[in-house]
Amino acid sequence: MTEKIIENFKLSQICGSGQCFRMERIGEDTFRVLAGDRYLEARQQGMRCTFSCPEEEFAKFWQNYFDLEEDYGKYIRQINPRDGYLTRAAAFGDGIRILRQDLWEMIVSFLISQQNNIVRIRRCIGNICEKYGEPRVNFRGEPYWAFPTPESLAPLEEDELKDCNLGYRSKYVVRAARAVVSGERDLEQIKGLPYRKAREELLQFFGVGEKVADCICLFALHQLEAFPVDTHIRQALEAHYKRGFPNRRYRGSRGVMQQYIFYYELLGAKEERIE
DNA sequence: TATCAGGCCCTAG
DNA sequence: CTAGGGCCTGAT
Repeated sequence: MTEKIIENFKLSQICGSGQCFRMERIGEDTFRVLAGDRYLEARQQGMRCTFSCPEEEFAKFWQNYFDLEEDYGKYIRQINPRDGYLTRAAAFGDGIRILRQDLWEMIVSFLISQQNNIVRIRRCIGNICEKYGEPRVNFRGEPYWAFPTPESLAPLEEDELKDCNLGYRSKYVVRAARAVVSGERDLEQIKGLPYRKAREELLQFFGVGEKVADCICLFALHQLEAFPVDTHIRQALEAHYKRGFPNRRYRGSRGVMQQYIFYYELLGAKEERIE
């Protein structure tokens, strides 16, 4: 176990951003993050964040996972200063990063996310991890569970994940697992595709529509051109971009802007309306 | 009791 | 191609 200090990084901003459903606040200023089969704890003090994780795992995994090498200032500086809304949203969400998460984990997570709320999504994912994921032990000696592999879910009945509270999404997840295990869909190949092609491939999964495909492109494949439009984003676009979002200007970084808008709508804009 | 939530699928017109 | 019903479950 080692401690690693990261300056100018706010985990709390990412925790509420809806990218990762296995990150949670466990104390006043402490967080737990699960990714794949890994476990991290972190303490946030102002703009300084201290990671606790096994030695070497930081450089080998978490640094990339949180996209720490990237300077997000370049995205913020791209923003049109006359666009007051986006400027405010980005200021509010300053510190957000687009995580580089596992492809299989994102496919399952966003299949589960549809027509669903965050609290229940987290519970569903916790359930399938506990039931079908490998048991592990963290550096404190406490148990946790890895994310279930396609192989572990493929043998299930289509309805079996209803026991984990997935509801009608159960068959989406089971069929996705089968498609991967059978070789019908190739995750490694998808990782190498450009945005449009990857999106097309993902749409072939039963239960993956455009919104879910774009979430997967953004949060697993780091395709920053992906711009997931859900009901929140749609409302924000209608309210602030009646002539359409300036796609031209933000080509190649629309996903980052999407996250600023999403997070601002979820947590920031409300506070403003109260004033 | 009815509605709908961070959709998607399928069928009818 | 577009509209609309159905789908699990839980919160309001």
